[in-house]
Amino acid sequence: MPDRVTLQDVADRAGTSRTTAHYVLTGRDREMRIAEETRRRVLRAANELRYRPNLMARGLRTNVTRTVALVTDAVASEAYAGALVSGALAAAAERGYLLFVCETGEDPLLEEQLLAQLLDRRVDAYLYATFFTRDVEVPRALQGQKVALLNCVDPAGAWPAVVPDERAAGRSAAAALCEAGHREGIWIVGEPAEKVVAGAERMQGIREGLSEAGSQIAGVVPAQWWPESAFEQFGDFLDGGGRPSAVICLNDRIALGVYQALTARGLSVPDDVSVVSFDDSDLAVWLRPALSSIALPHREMATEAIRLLLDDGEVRPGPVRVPMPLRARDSIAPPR
Amino acid sequence: MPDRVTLQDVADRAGTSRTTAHYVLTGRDREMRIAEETRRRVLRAANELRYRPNLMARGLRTNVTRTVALVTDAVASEAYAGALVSGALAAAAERGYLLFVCETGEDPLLEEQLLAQLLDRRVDAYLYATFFTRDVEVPRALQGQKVALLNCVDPAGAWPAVVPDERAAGRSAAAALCEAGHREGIWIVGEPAEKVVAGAERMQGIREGLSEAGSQIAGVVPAQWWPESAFEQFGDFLDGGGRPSAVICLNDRIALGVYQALTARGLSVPDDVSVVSFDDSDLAVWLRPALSSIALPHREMATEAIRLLLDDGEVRPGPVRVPMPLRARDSIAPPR
DNA sequence: TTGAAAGCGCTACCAC
DNA sequence: GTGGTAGCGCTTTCAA
Repeated sequence: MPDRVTLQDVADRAGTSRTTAHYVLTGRDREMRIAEETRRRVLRAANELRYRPNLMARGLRTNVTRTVALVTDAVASEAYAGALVSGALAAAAERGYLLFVCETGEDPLLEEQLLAQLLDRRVDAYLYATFFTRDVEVPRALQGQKVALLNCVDPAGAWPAVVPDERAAGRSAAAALCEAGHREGIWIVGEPAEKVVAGAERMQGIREGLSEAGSQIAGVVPAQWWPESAFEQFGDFLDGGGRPSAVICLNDRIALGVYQALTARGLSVPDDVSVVSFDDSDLAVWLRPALSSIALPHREMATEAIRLLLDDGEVRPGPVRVPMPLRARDSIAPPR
Repeated sequence: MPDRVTLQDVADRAGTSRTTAHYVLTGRDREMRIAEETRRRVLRAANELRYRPNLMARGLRTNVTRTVALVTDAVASEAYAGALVSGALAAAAERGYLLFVCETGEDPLLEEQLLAQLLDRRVDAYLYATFFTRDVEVPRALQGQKVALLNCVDPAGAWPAVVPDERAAGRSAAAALCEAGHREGIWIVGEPAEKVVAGAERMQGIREGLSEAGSQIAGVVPAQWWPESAFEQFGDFLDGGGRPSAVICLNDRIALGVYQALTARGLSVPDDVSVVSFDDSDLAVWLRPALSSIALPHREMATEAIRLLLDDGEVRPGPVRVPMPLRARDSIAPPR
């Protein structure tokens, strides 16, 4: 058996022409009304020779490669991004597509080079993704290509996009606290300005949710979105006499800092203060007590984006908002 | 300007033959002694037309695609794997290669399908990776391909492989404690049997390191490699009167559980007990006090594997062991 | 129902 | 130094 088996080899062995072999091997024998007997011979020959089509030759001819590119600013900076990649991988594989992954590090020059490489390989479609939800400008090289934005949007709304529904998530956080009976002393920890989109939308949702329940924010303890900053700022707040009934942390890492500050002062979650947070990272289940958190649905977002890209059906520009489910755990209790 | 510019278009515009254009565009004009003036014309024409070679056509001809596949069992399960992907991405991009990423979920059938897809696309080289360091059997489909194992080894040692040097890491952990003055009461937390390779090799290195310093393990507190298990097992150990001088946690998540158990009992790190750990995940810097941990060098491993695969130079089968650096932070102090 | 033939865009050999 | 030409393996049109 030769190293590289061509369609011609299969045809020869089946005693037929390349055309005939081609039609049966691409499953279009019905429409060509190929004799059943011929069909069998071709199939058997292909099998015996372990024929595999050369997708480069096919691609050169048809200009389709059955490949998708995931172009992202960062794939590894923090825990969650993996689910974005993994979801895209799985959804693409299901459809018989392979995924090129690229990381631009927000370097425009590198991005340009990477896109050129992708274009040169005639990639069929592009997932343009960001690690943090934010506005992006779609690179000019991608004009005219099939593109879906993942975890980002273009301000003009000209491209299809998939983002988490942060505002609804904010309402969920508020609702989780209100359902447990909290109305007073609900504090936010985190710097809403920092992660522009996520922070602002989460805040807006929280305000709306609280207001619907006849409540409102007691105040904001500003902190960077990191454990240490939250530990210090929230610690200062406690030391200054702050006694919240419940705390909404703008993400899980902030919640870790809040836990640490509370523990250091002999205060208990959820007996002294209830805590709810966003992201549902690994941390949430590791904390004691386990943290109720509203999940960033990275896997679902990636699946949806691949669906927009590869399944036919009309694709409207503008963002699709994917729900962020509350993972209720042990950090919320009625106010004392 | 037509949508798809071919080499012929460039040649036409430069008023030369396709061959000539080809040689100057592939940088082999020197060896062909092309006139400087001709060279310029070709380059200018290519620029003006924004010529980009069709890599599928080239690949069909030369049978090289300048693509690499990263085939892994899981890309997203936990925090670290991102660095594996990111490192491979960067190292491949540096060399002008693009990376296909595949996730098999340890499903042999899926793996077979994915490999077939990759083979059909004439991928140049394969990185066969696992999330946890372990033994693997290289799939038959990969026989005859250019392969490097990443974070795994084949028992026969027939393939080049890159793994972390866990044994040396164990010695580093022991050394870190001994240098701080610890000799007695050094306990291990973690179930050595669990993560077969990492656990066993870390333990072996620890024993060696301790023994060289004239010390030895006081005992092992068995625990699953998760915070909750460590919290409970180590908590029971403390409640049973255990008073370690220092603790070596078999990974950072165990260290988190140990911190929690210590804190719950009013014991302090590092004043009451010193802690050192493995993996250096994000957790390590988030903990209070920041955890000294021995890093899994995922990025370096990926870089090294790509180097083995793509840079020429003889590649010997068998594993390359990449050093695991100690990230010294605040969790180690002299014994009290 | 099957076969011959053209051609996708590129590389590389060979003759001039 | 330059240009013609064959052919990589496949798809697809057209004729038989």
